[in-house]
Amino acid sequence: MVRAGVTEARLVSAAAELADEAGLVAVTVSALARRFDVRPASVYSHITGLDELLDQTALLALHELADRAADDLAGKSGRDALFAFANAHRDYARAHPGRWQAAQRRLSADAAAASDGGRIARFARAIMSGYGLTAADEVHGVRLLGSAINGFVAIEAGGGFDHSAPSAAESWHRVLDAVDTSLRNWPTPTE
Amino acid sequence: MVRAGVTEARLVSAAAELADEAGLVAVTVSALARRFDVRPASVYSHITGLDELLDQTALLALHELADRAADDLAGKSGRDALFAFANAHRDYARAHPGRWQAAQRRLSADAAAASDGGRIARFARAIMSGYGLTAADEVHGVRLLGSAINGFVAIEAGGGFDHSAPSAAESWHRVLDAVDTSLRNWPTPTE
DNA sequence: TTAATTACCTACAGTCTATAGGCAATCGCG
DNA sequence: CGCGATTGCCTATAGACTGTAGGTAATTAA
Repeated sequence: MVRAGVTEARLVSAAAELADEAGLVAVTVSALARRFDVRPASVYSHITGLDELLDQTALLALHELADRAADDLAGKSGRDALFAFANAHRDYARAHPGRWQAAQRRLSADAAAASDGGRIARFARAIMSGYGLTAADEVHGVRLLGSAINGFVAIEAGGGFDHSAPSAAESWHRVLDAVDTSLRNWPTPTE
Repeated sequence: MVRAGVTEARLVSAAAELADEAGLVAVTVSALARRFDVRPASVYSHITGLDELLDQTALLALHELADRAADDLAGKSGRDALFAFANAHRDYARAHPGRWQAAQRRLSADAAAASDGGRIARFARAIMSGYGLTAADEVHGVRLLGSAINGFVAIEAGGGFDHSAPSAAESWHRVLDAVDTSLRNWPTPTE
């Protein structure tokens, strides 16, 4: 009997591939078992359950995304950094839609703490420092940027821009310009 | 034998309630059958399948959301309209998380055309006209607003703001201020 | 080389979607 | 009012999924 060589790491990586190919919903224990030519029950020797495996896939995605953002941000600040950071996100989501979906999972508090989400948040914070916001306003700026990126990418992935001109790519650029504008003219709170 | 009185409309409305109570994933044919005290197979006499039922639920949500936005927008323009429109979305998502989730479903082209999504888009467009953007820029403004709203609401719903100060409510206000600022200082395209 | 561990197995229980075919309650027509 | 057509719900069944229990064979370590 030749062993299939299933490990948790290989399962997570297969889950990520499968998610990118066929969507997160296609990632099932059964599908992974088929991919490794093994019975579903055998998969449970390596993971505690599907949920935990998907959490691991989310962590993988956040790690890869943080790495790419770090690369793209190197040596940049201000508007350049803003665009690089945002593009790293959109590019990753387009190249790895299933991983991106996984990264949207609501993680437990400790899973979130152990993830690279904090690293990504620090990048965003560093970008804000180039705009001269107060420390208190930086977090709002981070949230504006995060909302714009996540919202745009989600709508684009959902085909929301498909049936109206102009192209999503063009709007993406203009949306980032708008975010840059608001950061450079950061409004004081209204009452 | 007393009849349970299952109809498609009642199923859709039960699906919406169930989604709000327990999440969209909890909406199953079996769960609905239990709620109507009927066998799962009987549900299929009224719907073609789960997918179509969830699509109907999405249409319901979009319709309700458009109605609320219309109410809240009445008589407003400019910044007031922007805030009313955005708040209508966030309030609806918070009050009806399952319906909101359903509304994020990728709809078929004709389902999308038959939905109230177009009505909502026209509201957004009307708001832009208060900012004096060119017709070509209005669509980018609509997409900025849509991205910010959807992104913020998604992150908030996913608990992304839970473990850092300040409150999501405060940032929401500041994010909308920022969007308003960028619309009032709408940047011309870079290169 | 044998004992412990690990990788995978079969078998099973319980959940879900969906279809086929049947009986009975109700509706509509003469 | 009565009878046929329709419709509402049924049982039975198939196939996919998650997850558990308990067993056997392959590998590793003493």
